[in-house]
Amino acid sequence: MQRPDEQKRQLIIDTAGRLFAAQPFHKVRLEDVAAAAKLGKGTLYIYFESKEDLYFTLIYEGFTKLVHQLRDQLEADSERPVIDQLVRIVAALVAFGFQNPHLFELVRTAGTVPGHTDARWREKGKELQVLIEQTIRRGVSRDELADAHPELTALCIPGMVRSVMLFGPRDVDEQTVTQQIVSVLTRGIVKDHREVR
Amino acid sequence: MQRPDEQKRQLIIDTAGRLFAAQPFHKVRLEDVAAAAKLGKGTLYIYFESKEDLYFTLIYEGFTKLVHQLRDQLEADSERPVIDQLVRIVAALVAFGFQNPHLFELVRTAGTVPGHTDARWREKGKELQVLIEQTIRRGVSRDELADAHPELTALCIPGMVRSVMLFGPRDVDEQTVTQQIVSVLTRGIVKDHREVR
Amino acid sequence: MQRPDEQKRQLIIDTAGRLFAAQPFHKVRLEDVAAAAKLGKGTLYIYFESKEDLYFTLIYEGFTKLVHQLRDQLEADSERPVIDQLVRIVAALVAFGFQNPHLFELVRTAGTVPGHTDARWREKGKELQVLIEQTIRRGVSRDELADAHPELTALCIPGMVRSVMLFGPRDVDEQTVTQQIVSVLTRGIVKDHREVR
Amino acid sequence: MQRPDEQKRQLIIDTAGRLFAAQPFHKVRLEDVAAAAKLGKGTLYIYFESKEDLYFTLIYEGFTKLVHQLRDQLEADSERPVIDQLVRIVAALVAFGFQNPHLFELVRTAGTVPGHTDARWREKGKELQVLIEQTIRRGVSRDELADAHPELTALCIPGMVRSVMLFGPRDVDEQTVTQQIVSVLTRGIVKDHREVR
DNA sequence: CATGAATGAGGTTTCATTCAT
DNA sequence: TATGAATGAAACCTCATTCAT
Repeated sequence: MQRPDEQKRQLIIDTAGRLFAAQPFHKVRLEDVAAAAKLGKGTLYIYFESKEDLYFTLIYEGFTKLVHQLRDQLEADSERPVIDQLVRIVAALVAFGFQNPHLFELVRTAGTVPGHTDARWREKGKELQVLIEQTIRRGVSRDELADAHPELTALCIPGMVRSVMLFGPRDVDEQTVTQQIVSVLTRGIVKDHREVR
Repeated sequence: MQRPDEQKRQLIIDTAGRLFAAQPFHKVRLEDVAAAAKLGKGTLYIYFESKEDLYFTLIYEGFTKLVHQLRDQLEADSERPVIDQLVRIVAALVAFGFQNPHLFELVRTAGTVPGHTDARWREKGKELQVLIEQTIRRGVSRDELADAHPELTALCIPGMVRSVMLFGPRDVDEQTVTQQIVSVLTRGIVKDHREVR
Repeated sequence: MQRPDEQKRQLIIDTAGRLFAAQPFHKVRLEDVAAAAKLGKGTLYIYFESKEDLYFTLIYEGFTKLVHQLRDQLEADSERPVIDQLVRIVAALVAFGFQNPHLFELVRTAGTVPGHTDARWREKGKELQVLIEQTIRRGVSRDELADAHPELTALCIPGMVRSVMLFGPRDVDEQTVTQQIVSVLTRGIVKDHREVR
Repeated sequence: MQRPDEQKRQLIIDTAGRLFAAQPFHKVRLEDVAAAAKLGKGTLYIYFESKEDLYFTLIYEGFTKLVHQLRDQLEADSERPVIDQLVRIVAALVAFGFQNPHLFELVRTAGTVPGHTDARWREKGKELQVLIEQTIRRGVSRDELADAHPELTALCIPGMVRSVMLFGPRDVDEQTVTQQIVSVLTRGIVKDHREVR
């Protein structure tokens, strides 16, 4: 209760995350965030410069965590077949979505944040994309994958996860989602590939 | 639909669409919309009940147009191979994205709309999903496709389109995007399918 | 009640002037100004950019009026003895003080006003000073006055008026004040001038 | 007067004086005062009851010092010609202004101070006025001066000093200012006094 | 005594909405 | 129908003050 407290910072971020996910930005009142965190309104401003800064940080740090998790896993699996790595990626994205259901809501809602001006956060998104893209390229060079546009596929993957997380049935389980996306991603949905043009 | 001046109504919707796509909801001031449309602020209230109503209508009508386009095409193609229909779907989604770049930004930004309360527009989203899902199921029953969870795949498709549209390189062309997504969707990216578990 | 109204602008300025004179800047709430002018809070922001803008404008326009009044009178009197012109100056300053008792309170309270940034308003003060200074110099060149530092005397005159206005007895009349200041200014208070070193 | 640490108290007063002179009351944050004095915010509250108390004390003590200085000098000079005493007064005021450039800014900026309610400090201002007034009256009764309204002249003198201090050229020296004001005060600026009505 | 994190009342400002013209 | 001046509720944010350490 005396030194600026990392724990309190997290408390604010988590609380805000919950509220921002439930309502759009402009409907969330900082007063409510403070109340939900059982803190004074002013306290928020000790840890964050503004409502937008809080919002931005929230998303940014969530994203950073995701990218880190992913990178760690990929490094651990670097020797295994690329397909296994793809499974890992999808599984990680899905797991992250299940653990941080808010973040998928928030991502891309953002807008211009004066201070850190968008840049840093787009950058983080790029990192994720590149991570996936490189994995695919590695697969291609190892002759395990065939992909004419890995940079586009790299975008498709989180897109699929996001859609399913946000709009999918409430009761799907993590495994089903992962398997289905991996399935589409790896072999597609056409039954007999000779028929594909 | 028979408003005093249908043309003016469209002008407002288009103008608002541009502004809402460029900035998050709470940063767009009705005053700016009015100015950009060269209308008086009050005029907006002749055509729309409130800011949220304008916003909602904007997305809703955009979505409706998309679903209509799609439905028409699918009906026309109903006799052709399902794979062709999938191509159509993806192409239509991508084309729509290129024509209404705003709408993909907007979808899901919304949140609770007091008046007509989300319902109508979620409903429209559902329609799209169902349209795709049924196409897939038809493919499965015709033995052209194999898909354990068509309802999830139906979500994945717009998800892929959205991601590529929003985050993809500025200069990709419509055809490349369509082909790539179709490619992933149909055959996946694994080279030798015998290796897939 | 429909076009931005010069009359309403004046109403706001006058009302604000009354309140700002009665209390220091930070104790005057815009809400009170609005209420006193029987206007909505927001209306103030149609006519002024901010509280400080209102405050600044208030002083600036008051000062401008003073300088104009003075300039006009001096031009009309340009042929008369300079001493008469000095009387005019003092009389005008005193009259202004009696008519706008607030302004003397306000002048110099200001501070940095972001928009018009002080500059314009210091400039106006300078104009007043120069006006007086030139009158004195004219008197010197006509051999009517003797003054080693007209630029300092030019500052002394408003200084005297201000002090008397602000701290003098509540019941002094305009004429007495004017005469006394003119008297000090012209002949000083030493009885027998041969005794002055 | 016997505070825990008289030195620290002075440090606060001096620091605050600097800041309050540079900006209007409401723009000076106690946080800044504390930082500038290299003290904790809380410490200020050990020595002063409130922001207004600090502000008030600042002006009050400054003024008290001035009045004391003046009174001492006048007592020492009581036998000398009144004109010399006037010179002393002006010189003391000017010297004070050069030493405490802030205070002239502050005087009259104040406003209502809830606690000790203005009274004590207006009182101090009155003391100064009376001190000067009595000197003039003494001069009149000794037949050295002629002044119809010593109480007004007593106000004029600090008024002149203030104006010149605040608005005069940055590079005037103490002596020039003193001489000029004394000059105006004693013999006025009219060259040939027979022309004065 | 000294500190600075915490607080929350209260101020400025914004902006959706109204309504007289 | 069209307008945009007027409104005032409501939100963000500040900062004097408190108090646990």
